[in-house]
Amino acid sequence: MSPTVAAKTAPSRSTAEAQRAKIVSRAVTVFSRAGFHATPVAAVAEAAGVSPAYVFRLFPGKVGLFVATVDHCYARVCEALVQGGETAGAAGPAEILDHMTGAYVDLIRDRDLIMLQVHAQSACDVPEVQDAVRRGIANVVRAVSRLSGADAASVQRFIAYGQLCHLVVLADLSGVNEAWADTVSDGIRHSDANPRP
Amino acid sequence: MSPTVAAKTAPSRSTAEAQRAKIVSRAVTVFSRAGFHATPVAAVAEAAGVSPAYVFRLFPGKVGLFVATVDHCYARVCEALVQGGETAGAAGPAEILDHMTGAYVDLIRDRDLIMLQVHAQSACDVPEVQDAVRRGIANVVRAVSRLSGADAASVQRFIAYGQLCHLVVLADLSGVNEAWADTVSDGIRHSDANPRP
DNA sequence: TATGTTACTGATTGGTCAGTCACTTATTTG
DNA sequence: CAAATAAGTGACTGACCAATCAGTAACATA
Repeated sequence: MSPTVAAKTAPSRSTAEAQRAKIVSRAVTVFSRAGFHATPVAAVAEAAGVSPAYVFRLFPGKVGLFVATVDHCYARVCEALVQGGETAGAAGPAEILDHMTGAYVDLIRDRDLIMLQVHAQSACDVPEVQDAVRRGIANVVRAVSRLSGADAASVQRFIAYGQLCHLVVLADLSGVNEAWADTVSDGIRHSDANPRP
Repeated sequence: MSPTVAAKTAPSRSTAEAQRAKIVSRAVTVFSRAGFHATPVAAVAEAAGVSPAYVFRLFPGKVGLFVATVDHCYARVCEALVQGGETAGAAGPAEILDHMTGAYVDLIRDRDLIMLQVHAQSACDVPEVQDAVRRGIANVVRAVSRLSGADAASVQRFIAYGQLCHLVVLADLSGVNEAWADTVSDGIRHSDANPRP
């Protein structure tokens, strides 16, 4: 099962599963730049250090690759939220939600996960992508609801606040020094400790 | 004004301007389906009843067309919000904001304006599009702030709620009959009185 | 009637990209 | 070793699409 413990030989050659994981991981970053339709599969392949042909061998078409990427993205988001919620200890729903909100804002430091979610929503005209978005949101809502114990209205506000973060990041409002931009992005620190390669 | 009755009409509005307006109006619908990158200019041209070549003559490239479309979209959104705010009469900020929220939710009936905003955000890697989004949000925030007189935090919540509407529409959550979907889309009635052509 | 201007299009071009296929190379197994 | 299986790629193709250009048709003005 695990290639690391192959009874005797360390895998000098990577397994397909490991490559799939690496490609998906890189794909988060690559797709997050320009989204599904504007990103060629070749760009993902290059970032992962494999040939475009091999990406098509490992994934069922570009849509399949993107769906796997979106799934991975939401999984990482859920993970971050759960961790954030745990730092609240045994507190009330409001406090736990606050901690989760803080954890989500921290995610902005690495813009990729945020931007990819918007690109995924924008590509919802592709049925498989819509399914992936629904899956992802469902997991987030369920995790947040269960771990915080907050009521539906509070969870809805939490999600809305997350969507607001998306706008702030995509339009890069932290780079706008005007009153309206402050109104929109207040409390959403860009941290700006973001390496700009 | 109208080309049918030439008469003399000194500053007779050029037909090109009228065509531009018609194209932009149709473009809102066409671009709202699959977004900027996945929509060929020819699709917009066909919807407007002109040749693709003429669209390129009237607009400075595909990006220019899309920017004009996004501007038009935000203008219509602003208009709807102002009208919604006016129905509140001389009420307090909270009531005016509520009326505006209602007006925005009503916009969902015609999914185009909502979806186009998400597509525009997703295309923010194109600088001109990012500018258009910033312009649009700025106008919305300023209009809402001024007409409602609400404090910044309330306006921010209003914007966040709008972003939540985008998610509900794009992922078509009103078509999902599960608890998490109710949590997210509570209060955001799809009306479902939406003609499906 | 001649001349200019504006609206509008067909045909084309150069480029990009999703997806395929034949092929090479490495590893495992009998 | 031989056969089978898995990893991985270069080269190609067919389709699509943004943008251009050379031109036509209608109308205006003198």
